Amino acid sequence: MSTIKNVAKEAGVSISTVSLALNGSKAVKEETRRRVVAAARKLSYTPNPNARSLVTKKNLVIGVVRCTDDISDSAYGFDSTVDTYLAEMLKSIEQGSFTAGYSLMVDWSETYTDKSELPPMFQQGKVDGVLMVGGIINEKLPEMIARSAIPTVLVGSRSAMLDCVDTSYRAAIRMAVEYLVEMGHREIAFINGPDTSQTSAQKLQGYREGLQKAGLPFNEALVSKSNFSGYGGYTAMRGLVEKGIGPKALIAAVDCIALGALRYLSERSLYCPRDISVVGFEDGILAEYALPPLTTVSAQKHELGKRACKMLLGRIAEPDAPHQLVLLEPKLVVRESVRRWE
Amino acid sequence: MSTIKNVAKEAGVSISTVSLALNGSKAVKEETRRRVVAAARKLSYTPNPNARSLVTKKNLVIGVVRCTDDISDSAYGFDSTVDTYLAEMLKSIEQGSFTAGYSLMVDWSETYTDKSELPPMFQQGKVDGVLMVGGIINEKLPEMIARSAIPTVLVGSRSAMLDCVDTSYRAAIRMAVEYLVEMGHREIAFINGPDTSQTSAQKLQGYREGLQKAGLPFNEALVSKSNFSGYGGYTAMRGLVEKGIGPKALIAAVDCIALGALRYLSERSLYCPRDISVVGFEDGILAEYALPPLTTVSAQKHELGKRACKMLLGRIAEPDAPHQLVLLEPKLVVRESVRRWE
DNA sequence: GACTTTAATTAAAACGTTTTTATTGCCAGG
DNA sequence: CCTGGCAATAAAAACGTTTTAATTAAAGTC
Repeated sequence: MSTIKNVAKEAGVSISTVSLALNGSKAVKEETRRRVVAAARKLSYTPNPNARSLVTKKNLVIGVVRCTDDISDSAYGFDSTVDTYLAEMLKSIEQGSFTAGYSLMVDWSETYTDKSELPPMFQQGKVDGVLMVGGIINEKLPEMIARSAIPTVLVGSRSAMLDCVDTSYRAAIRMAVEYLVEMGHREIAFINGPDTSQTSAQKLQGYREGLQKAGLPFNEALVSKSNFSGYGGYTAMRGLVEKGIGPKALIAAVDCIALGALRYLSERSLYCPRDISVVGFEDGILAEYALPPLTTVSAQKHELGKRACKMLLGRIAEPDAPHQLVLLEPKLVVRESVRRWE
Repeated sequence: MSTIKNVAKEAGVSISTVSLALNGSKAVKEETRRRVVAAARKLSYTPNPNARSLVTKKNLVIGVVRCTDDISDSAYGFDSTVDTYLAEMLKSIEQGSFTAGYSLMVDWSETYTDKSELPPMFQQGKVDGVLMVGGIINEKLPEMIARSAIPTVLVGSRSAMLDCVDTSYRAAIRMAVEYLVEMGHREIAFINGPDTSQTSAQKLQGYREGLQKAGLPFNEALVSKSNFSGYGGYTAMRGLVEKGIGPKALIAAVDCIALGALRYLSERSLYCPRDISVVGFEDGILAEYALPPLTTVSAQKHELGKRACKMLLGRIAEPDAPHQLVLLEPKLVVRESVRRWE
């Protein structure tokens, strides 16, 4: 690896001049800059990022850490918590950070199950800020993060102590209800997420609001809950039909739950959309590839990632600005899993 | 941020002693070590990774860069190249690197479309090695990588100049044929990937071998090709039936192609497995959540990631060892998309 | 008791940058 | 012919570690 010293020698100037020239200081004569650039290119010189960071105190790296509500790994096969959530968001995050000159460091492992500590990302000092994506499990986490003074934005969950970008879960489920009502449905079941998730209460509220707005009664028996997996949806649906409920319309807190429910129904020879209409939430790859393609409310992951990135960059630049909460309006994506009901 | 100097003062020793103590040198007395550790903890000291890396010349970071064969982003909705491939592998990669004390830096962006240069990851000097996952598009890339002298392993493609970990595509498709034959099928269509992918030729060979072994003729008309997307599978299938081919069994080069094909068939009221049996390849989330659950040959992504990680760590430790190619045996995962044919 | 070993600690150099301050040479103004 | 001022460059300090070499203190050895 060639260093700045080599370049200096090659160009016949001092190392300070090299640094100045390469970093675009206008104090260096145009002609010497050209010489320096030529020398640098000839030696294929890249500044050592560690040395640079050491003095500038900037890493030009942002961290992404994933936290999920439940980490089910029991081998049902159909039980694997679908982590396309982060995967799909990552691209837009990366886009944003890349164009700002930042690299991405990711911690997807959830290996830091020791909840009393901050995730390693916060401690290693390798990143200038972190994007925390997913449901916050640990109550005390936001406070710990805030105290750590590391610029952080929460994506997909909320806390008053930090910057947050999130979708409105309430609006999402309300929209699902409205759509089904509009399509003529009057009996709408709802499989919610687990109580442990921040989102579930909001979704339930959205469900109620939707019903209310349509003048429909809230029927406790129509709502069930599940963890965020296909298997969860499968058993929840089973629970529903075993209770004697055979709804013609279903809303699922998340796409994979919807798919699990459909799986159970298909085993009883009930098919979508012939026998049941379903709308999910999230709009990931699963909804797109499902058969029938799943009508769902989009969590706007792409936008979420984009905004989060921008927000984090903003906070890094201005560490003391007041915290913000950005709530994205979800969007209905009509595909083929809902049919008009007469 | 507290530095080693602060710790030294707090513990009443020199900074060298602090460093030695914290890094477990046996030259320091047990009692002083305890004092140092206590001081470090009190000040919640974490060594500055940049300073450290500057002298040790180790970043303790490995990079993951994703390269895909085609980057179709036209908005068919069903066309988005499904990148669960990396997503699913990433977890095991991370597991491996984390336990070895390495962090992960990822470049998923494919923003470096300038093929004449190495991806930024190689140039920035922030990583100790890189995992290159996916199909290599650029012929000259392996050579450039080799010349860069940055420890690298190719995951999911092959080159004689580098370490590689891959699945045997040939064996995979052969297994698919064998399984279908075993289930009584004699007319087996095959939708292959695009010619631009290294894998396609191997898969085709596997297909031929399977047929041959079963004493079945190779019928050109039964094979089609597609890019790696649902939409690709959809149109390929359409092409097949428009040619008058109505196969009872289908092998797809990749799961999302299979799903696309099924989508087309369902539009013609042909259902799986009633009217057609299909087996895919890859075994990702899509296969698991499909309806019916897709019988597929697993690319062993988890194992792939694990081995790749281990291999890279090995190469970092021993840069001059001879290159290796590890070929993983794929595994048939029987679900519900194939039925016995009489 | 002088001398060598050994154990524990410290001093100092090095890593490769950026950045602030100092130096040089040159030119204009008086 | 000096003197300020300016433009361009260079010197030097600083960033926070690790690591090698040097120092000191204690303990053996004969």
